[in-house]
Amino acid sequence: MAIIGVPADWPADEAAALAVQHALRGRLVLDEDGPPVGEGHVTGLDVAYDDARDLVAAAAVVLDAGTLEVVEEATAVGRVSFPYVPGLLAFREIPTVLAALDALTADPGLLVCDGYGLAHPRRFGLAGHLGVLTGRVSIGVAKNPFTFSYEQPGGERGDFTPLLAQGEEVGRALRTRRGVKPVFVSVGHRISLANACAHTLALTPRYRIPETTRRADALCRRALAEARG
DNA sequence: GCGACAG
DNA sequence: ATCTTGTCGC
Repeated sequence: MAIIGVPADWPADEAAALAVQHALRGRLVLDEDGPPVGEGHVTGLDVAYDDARDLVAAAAVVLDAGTLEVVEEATAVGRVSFPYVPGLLAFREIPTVLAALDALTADPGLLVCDGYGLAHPRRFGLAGHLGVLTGRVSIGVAKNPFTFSYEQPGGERGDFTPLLAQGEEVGRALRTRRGVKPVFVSVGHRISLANACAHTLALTPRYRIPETTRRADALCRRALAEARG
């Protein structure tokens, strides 16, 4: 598989990335409800790295939203486009993720990202960024609370508490499995927080992490291993 | 100034 | 994210 390069116009440093983030942030749509749960497609996106070899592999896995069966898979391998900087994760993942999305023939439907959307220092995390660039509905489901604060939600699946940034609800700590650490859901683009959580619950009938992310995680690791040779 | 900090 | 074996438990 061909290795895609870093886009010519990609931000070269933090200052440039912050400027792009600021410009794109204005295109975020936060007043839509998003698609109903269980209909159409849901697409999981994830990335794996080999910094030593300057490689990044991305996977996009399209699932039937009703049955959670795999409809289509696609991968892309690229060059690392940015170092990991908290708050600028999108610049590290997006070029390769977009290439994987472009390789799909099926309608991706709702994009489920491994990270944050609105829950971000400047309210524009990976999910929002990807949503704006593609025009698609997106949500972010992260495994860690980043810098935000939250109270421990109740122990039952579906229980949640607000994820707070200076008192503002930027997402939710959502319990997807009883007695297991919650996941951290935030809105990406064109969807409400309540609906983002409803989708997350529909994607976690068995494990803490959404089926979309689990599948994409396994696939991008495989793609990276193949790229290594 | 120092530490924390999605993946 | 990644470096990494076995192991306890359902």
